[in-house]
Amino acid sequence: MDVKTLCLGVLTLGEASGYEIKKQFEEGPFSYFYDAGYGSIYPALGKLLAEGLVDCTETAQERRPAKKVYTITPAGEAVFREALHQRPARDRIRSEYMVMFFFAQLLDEDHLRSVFEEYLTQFRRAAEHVRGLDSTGIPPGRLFARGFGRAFFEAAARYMEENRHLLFDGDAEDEETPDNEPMTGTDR
Amino acid sequence: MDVKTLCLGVLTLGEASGYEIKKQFEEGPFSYFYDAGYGSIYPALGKLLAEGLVDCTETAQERRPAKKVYTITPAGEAVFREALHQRPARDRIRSEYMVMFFFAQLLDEDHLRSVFEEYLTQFRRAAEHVRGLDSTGIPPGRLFARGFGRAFFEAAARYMEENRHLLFDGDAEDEETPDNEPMTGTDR
DNA sequence: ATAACCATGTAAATGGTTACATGATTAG
DNA sequence: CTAATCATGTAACCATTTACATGGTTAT
Repeated sequence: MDVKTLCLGVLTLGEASGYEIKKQFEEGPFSYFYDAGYGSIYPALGKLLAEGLVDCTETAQERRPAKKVYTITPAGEAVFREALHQRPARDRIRSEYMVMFFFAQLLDEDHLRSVFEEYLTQFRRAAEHVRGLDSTGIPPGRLFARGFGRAFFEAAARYMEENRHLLFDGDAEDEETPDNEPMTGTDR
Repeated sequence: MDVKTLCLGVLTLGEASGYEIKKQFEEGPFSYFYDAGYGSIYPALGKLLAEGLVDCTETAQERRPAKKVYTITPAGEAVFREALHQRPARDRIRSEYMVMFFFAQLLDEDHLRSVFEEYLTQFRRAAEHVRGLDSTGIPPGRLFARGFGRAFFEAAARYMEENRHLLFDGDAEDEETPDNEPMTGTDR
């Protein structure tokens, strides 16, 4: 699924500018499972416009570039619906953080430690962010996706907290369960 | 982090052919956080060889293409170590499955159901696979990464089992907790 | 017999990132 | 006064995917 199709999806939720679409990918509801930058969004919108799958209303603004608000057309909706009915490709994950943990033995302890803390903080913040969201009036599919994100962020943060001893022998946290198997957080 | 660097990483674990490296990405320890196909692995190995970062021993085999076994050189190890000390890029996730759940309302129930079952089965199988692995003699970094994978697969499967009612109103599973907020599996 | 697995590789096409280019406004 | 945010876009570059090309072996 390319950025073009994803933009179409974002636009089914309501009109938006390229700038606003980017925000939905980086902070909004899509941030849990997709991302895209300006360099792919703007050209995608251009192509969608040329194909008649979106409309564009240019709002002139003083001392700013004209704001271009895009709306999906019925043709665009049909194309998006069709795309949704393809068989999904398998998930693609690329985590350089995990590569670093995997090869922990080759890293300076300082570097490992800062990478670890940064990653854990990311998950904590993301979990907290989702927890703070209001669920009223959100369609169930979106709630499901959001909850999945939350479950992942919480499981990740919890796993990291409980298994940091695998990477840092020094800090023997106050552990109730001094196992030698990594814990999963679900089987206690 | 490109496939070239990742191949170097795989080779720090021991010699391997392109074919074997691919398997490590799709079934082996790297499958939780990276993937790569032949089309990127073979050219990557070619470049690494040209740069002197790996050596290659060609073993002629009867009625088969010669098997090329690659070994990392000291220069290759140094390059990989340096790459590990860069700041990691943020995780990149692309899940078409989640896109489909997010837009569940636009899908045929049949399609949604088959996509859902397929995804859940993937997580169950992956979790079971990790559970079956032997941990003896595995360096802690790898155990940490493996455990993270397991925690994720289990949290994902659990979340899907407990929140399927959000996508399929009909099947009200035997729920002990008839909440209206999606559950995360950690807060009961 | 059929599918899956072993085994390597190339070329074209796709798609996305990064850097460049520009510049006002607002909040700290 | 500095950083962040608003706001759009292009072009060169890079990496990866997909399709093609080949063919024997092993398990069902």
